[in-house]
Amino acid sequence: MADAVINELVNLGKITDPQSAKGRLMYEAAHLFKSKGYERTTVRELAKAVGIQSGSLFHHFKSKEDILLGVMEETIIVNIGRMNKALIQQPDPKHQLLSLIRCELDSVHLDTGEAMSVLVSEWRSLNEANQKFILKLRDDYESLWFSVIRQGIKDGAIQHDEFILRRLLAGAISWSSTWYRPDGDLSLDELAKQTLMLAIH
Amino acid sequence: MADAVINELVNLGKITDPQSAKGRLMYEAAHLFKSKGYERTTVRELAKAVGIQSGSLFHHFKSKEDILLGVMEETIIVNIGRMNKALIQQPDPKHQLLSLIRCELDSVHLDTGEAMSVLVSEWRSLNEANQKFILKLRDDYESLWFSVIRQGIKDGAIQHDEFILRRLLAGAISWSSTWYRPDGDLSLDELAKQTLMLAIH
DNA sequence: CACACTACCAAGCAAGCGCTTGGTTTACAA
DNA sequence: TTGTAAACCAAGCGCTTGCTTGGTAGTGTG
Repeated sequence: MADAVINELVNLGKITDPQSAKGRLMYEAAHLFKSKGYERTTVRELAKAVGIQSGSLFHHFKSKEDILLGVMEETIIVNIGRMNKALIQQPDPKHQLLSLIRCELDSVHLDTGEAMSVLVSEWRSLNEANQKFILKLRDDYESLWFSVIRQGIKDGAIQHDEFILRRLLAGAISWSSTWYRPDGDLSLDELAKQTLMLAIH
Repeated sequence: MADAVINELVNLGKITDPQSAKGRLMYEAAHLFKSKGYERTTVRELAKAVGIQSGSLFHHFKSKEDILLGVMEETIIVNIGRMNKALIQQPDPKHQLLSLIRCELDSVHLDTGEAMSVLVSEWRSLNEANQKFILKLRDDYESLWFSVIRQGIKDGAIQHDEFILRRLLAGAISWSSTWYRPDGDLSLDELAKQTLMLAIH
């Protein structure tokens, strides 16, 4: 099985089956939105990538923005699931932080996780109501980070303000989508380690 | 005088006078590109912000992309000038790094520097030739960072790999455009200090 | 005064955009 | 076998986009 977390969430009905037509559409959308941006991706292009007519997209989604919204929503849900799983397996705060960093790096660089950098960069393309909706989901996501960082501060391992540190780390990690090459010399493990060094020396 | 570096560069003919019609146009463009993105900004909107007809824009620039290119080019030139000035005034590597961080933060958040976050986020909207042109300018900019970071490593104040550290810092700083509010409780000085703490404890 | 030049306007073109419509195919259950 | 719903196609509508065109007002120069 490719990904236990995804399978579980599909079975719970929380996300779309990646094997389904709609799921594959969202996968292609995430890929295109990441590589050339939401605005520059046309519905005709996306339809061609999926192998259908452009009009047929609107059988699955009521608008182009709705596709973006779906991609973002499911990405966050998957990532919350992955992070929760990683935290349970690792009790030490320092290693927990490393796990979160690694999870977020994965979500930016691996498989369907291309959607994560879409989430991060295509924010403004959503209307106000949709921004609020995604923001609510993001709060759940961020609270996982804060709980770990707070513990690090309590232990004396972290000297930063918790909010500022999280935001600086979020920037450092998401920005890696612009320069990191998975086929290069630098492994994601090594990058995660160096990123952890920003917070804990 | 508003900014000695800008005045000097204008006199050297390296950048457009911000007071001129073309200069004001670029200022408005930077503002709009930052707040709503390059693709979502229309020439009609930009023209309205400047107070002229949309067609008149093309008297000053041969295309919309040319406006973006101009904004990016001049932003880098101004920033190189500012960073050079700051480095000369400050011999200690640790304080030099703080100065560079502060310069980049300024360029992301202050005055015409809104263009910096455009530079960072609207990258993909340039065609290949223009991307190469801007990349060349960025190399000059980045080499200033590397010279300071290398000195920090030599002194033992920095443990990171120089390239990775610079990229992590670049992400942390540029990302601040998405969350930092100049009118909030956190000062840019304090943010610069906390950002420096990522590299040097 | 004539000339040239810059800065702009008013109008609109061609292309591309998101999206709609009406109809057809396919899958499966009753 | 018939009914129903999902998945998709073919065509194109209405609108917005970046940009062009032909002309004009204002300013300085010889």
